[in-house]
Amino acid sequence: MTEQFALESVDVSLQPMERFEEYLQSKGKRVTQPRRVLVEHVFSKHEHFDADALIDELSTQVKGPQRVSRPTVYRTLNELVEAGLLRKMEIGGRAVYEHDYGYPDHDHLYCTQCQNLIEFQSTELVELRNRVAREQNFRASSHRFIINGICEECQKKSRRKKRRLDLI
Amino acid sequence: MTEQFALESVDVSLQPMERFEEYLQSKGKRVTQPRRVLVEHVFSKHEHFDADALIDELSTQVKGPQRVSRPTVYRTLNELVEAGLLRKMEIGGRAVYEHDYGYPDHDHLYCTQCQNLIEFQSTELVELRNRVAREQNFRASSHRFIINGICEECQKKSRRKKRRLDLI
DNA sequence: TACAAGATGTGATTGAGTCTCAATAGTGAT
DNA sequence: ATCACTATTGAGACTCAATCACATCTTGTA
Repeated sequence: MTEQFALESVDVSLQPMERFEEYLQSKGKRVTQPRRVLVEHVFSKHEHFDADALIDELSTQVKGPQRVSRPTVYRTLNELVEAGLLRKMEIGGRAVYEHDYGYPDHDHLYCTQCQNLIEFQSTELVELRNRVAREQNFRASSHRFIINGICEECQKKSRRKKRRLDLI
Repeated sequence: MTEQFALESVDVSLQPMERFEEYLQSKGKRVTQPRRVLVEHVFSKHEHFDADALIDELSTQVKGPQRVSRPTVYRTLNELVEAGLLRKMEIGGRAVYEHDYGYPDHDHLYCTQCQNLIEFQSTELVELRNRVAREQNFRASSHRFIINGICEECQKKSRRKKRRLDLI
């Protein structure tokens, strides 16, 4: 699952793992080898990913000290979400994760054809959200806005395909 | 799962089942007893529901001709979404359905405490969506906007609880 | 009314995610 | 550096939603 790097990243004083260590300490949890491996792996590239991909990369394919078991992958992902390092969203009934720490708030366009996620930012959306919440006396803590459709690439592809068919 | 009836319903010329029959015919599918039972049941009350509730009501608890098996519940729900009679959304990793036919487009506030869905409409949101899509040369077909937080009721409840605790 | 194709139900199966529990490994104190 | 305490891990069993396969039953049609 690739994506467009449309957004600037945000300056942060701590590396993700350092940030995670702070979180772990504040919760009386331990800094372990599997947690380190997973965090380094996840933050080594900026992509949307699902638990399954991680399990493949860290559990199925790997042997030795770099290996992380399936339950631990799930457990650690939850902790990372809890710690604010990752954001979790449900797309097509499947959990997808992305970097949250060191990355600005944003929403997504989801191409139902190639399944790519395109990011965008809109301050207007946040204002709209706050206004709606206020009107309903609702205390908003977060939101999820996903626009479904067909991305530019896939539109071009299907136009090309259509043209080829017209020639037959 | 209850909800607030904040929105007016839209006038439609056909009953849901009639509308579904049209769809079935257009696809060369058949109007069967289980499909009729399920549609009548689903449109007899205006609520958000999940497949599990339906299976309980139509498969687990019922015997005789009104019974609809689990696979058929799932199959028919998909057809109803396909036919535009129901809308499907994923909340907390679980599929939730609501009436689409005869009901205006809207979005939701989701209370993470009582898990109620509150509906609201915003033309502004639709404009925003179209604008974002246009900027990215994206052909938008639908969207999902969910604001997570705590509803008015639950805020009151936790204030009461907090006050009681203060007295101890 | 009979027949071919579509639909249904039973029971098995998949797949994501979680749980249990014995073994292991951080952590803070000595 | 070592110890004791306790959180964490991994293997494998398990749960739950959803789907599949297929023998049997229904529907629309000739």
